[in-house]
Amino acid sequence: MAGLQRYMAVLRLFGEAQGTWTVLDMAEALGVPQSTVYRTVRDLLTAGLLETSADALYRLGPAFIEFDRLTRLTDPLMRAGAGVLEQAVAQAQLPCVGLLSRLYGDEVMCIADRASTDAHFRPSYERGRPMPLAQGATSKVILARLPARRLAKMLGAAHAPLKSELALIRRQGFCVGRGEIDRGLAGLAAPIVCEEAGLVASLSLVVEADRLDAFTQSRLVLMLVSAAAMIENALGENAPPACGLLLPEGEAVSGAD
Amino acid sequence: MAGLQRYMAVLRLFGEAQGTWTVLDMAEALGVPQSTVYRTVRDLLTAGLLETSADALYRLGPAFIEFDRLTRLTDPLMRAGAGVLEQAVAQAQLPCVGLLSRLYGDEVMCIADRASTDAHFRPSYERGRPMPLAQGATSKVILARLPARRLAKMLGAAHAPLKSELALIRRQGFCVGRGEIDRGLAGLAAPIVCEEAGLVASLSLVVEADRLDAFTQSRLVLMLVSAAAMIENALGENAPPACGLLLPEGEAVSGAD
DNA sequence: TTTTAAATTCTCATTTTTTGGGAAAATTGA
DNA sequence: TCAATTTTCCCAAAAAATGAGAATTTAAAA
Repeated sequence: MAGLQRYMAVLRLFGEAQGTWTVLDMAEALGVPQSTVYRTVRDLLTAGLLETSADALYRLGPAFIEFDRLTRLTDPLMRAGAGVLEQAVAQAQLPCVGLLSRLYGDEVMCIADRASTDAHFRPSYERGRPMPLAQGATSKVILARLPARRLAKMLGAAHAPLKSELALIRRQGFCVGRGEIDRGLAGLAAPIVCEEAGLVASLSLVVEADRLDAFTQSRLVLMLVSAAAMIENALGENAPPACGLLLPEGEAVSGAD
Repeated sequence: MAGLQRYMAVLRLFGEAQGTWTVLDMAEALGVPQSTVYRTVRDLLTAGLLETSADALYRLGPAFIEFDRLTRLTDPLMRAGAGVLEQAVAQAQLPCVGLLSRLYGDEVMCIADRASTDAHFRPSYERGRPMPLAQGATSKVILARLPARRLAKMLGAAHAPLKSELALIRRQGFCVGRGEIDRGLAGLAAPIVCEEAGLVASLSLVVEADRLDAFTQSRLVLMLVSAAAMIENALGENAPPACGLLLPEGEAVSGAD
């Protein structure tokens, strides 16, 4: 192993399952001699990507927090969508968590989440957590807008059974799922697509399933679809959105009923 | 340049001043041939540390968001301090922003911030933004608890004039500053030190300066000092704090008046 | 579509790093 | 203080990065 891979292989060890590692354990896990790992770790330390913990343990370093902030300031989806996300949560008028998510390799990752003050639950989707492609409204609504070729490559065998469902979602322009990810919760999602930025993402709302009657559902879907359209516009203009009101006149709300 | 440095040099170009770069500009800025930069960028792309933007531009990638989340889950200061931070902001009973900050190389970085719902201002300190060492209560309270040797090395010539001020802060056990960072705002900070974790940090509160009368100041300082002590305890036990109440009986609040 | 320019990858001999095994040094704990 | 652990250092062989330009791909314009 060489170059960046060597460093990433070490960093990827530090996950939810195990947040701190000794050099010995890293060497064993990677099948690489200790002296090599020591050198690699030393480089990562000076870069701030790792830092020393107690007892010869190491953990992820503060450089990630610094770069994460720059990401927040830089990412066009975040810039275009943060304000709309906040408004969407406010206008939902019920306990909910709003999410802004996007493709990340072969998974979907939430890049911004916002809970209403009265939301006493937390969905599995949260900022920075990669999630499976084929489950939940948040992900499916993204899949449904992906070029067929790319989709086939990503899903492989799992593609066939989803095909007709995704076609429907694409035609509808939104997706609602109940308990697909978290039992007792429901997700509502609308796609955000920006050709020129090569970006396929989604705006979604997670609510308690038993609060989601037919009327509420159609109200929220309408709002989401129009909010997503606002983000798309803002992305096109490459500037933060005006977004005074969330349901402006004459939006093209394709199939949102 | 070789190894990690080569990659970090590229990543460090992406800052607040310029969030997107072409390969040509990177090559020029680094004084390295294009073909080399292309290779480096390609590696960073596959790692998710960079991603392509429109028009042959590149920007920081989503891997940072992913690792940032792991940091949130892993970092002992964050784990021990997040709950207390939230409570401190709630108990302040006035518009404020609470901060949890720590040393990061030769700077101080906020690693968690929390604004009260009625706070309509934002301090310069924010999660992930490195700040100067020698300005503001948040930083000074950290400096004051640093070993003299380390301090001298970090500050160099700037050390002498600060010396007596830092000695006072150390004796007091807290620090209050007005308008040192942001005009019209005031910062109150208490140190968090954990020898065994080799950690020097601070818990601070930013409020509007004109709301900070003598009585409010001493109330907030008392609360902060005691909250910081709770975090220290939690760090020692290496577990999330119990923290039912914020001003428990019999805390050793050295010099907090 | 064809043309043109720009962006990106590729090639390859040379130079520079990395590698890994073990010794040495530094640090830590008892 | 001593012993165990952690970390750095050393060095020759092996592997990888470098850079200049050519070749290819992609995107935009005519």
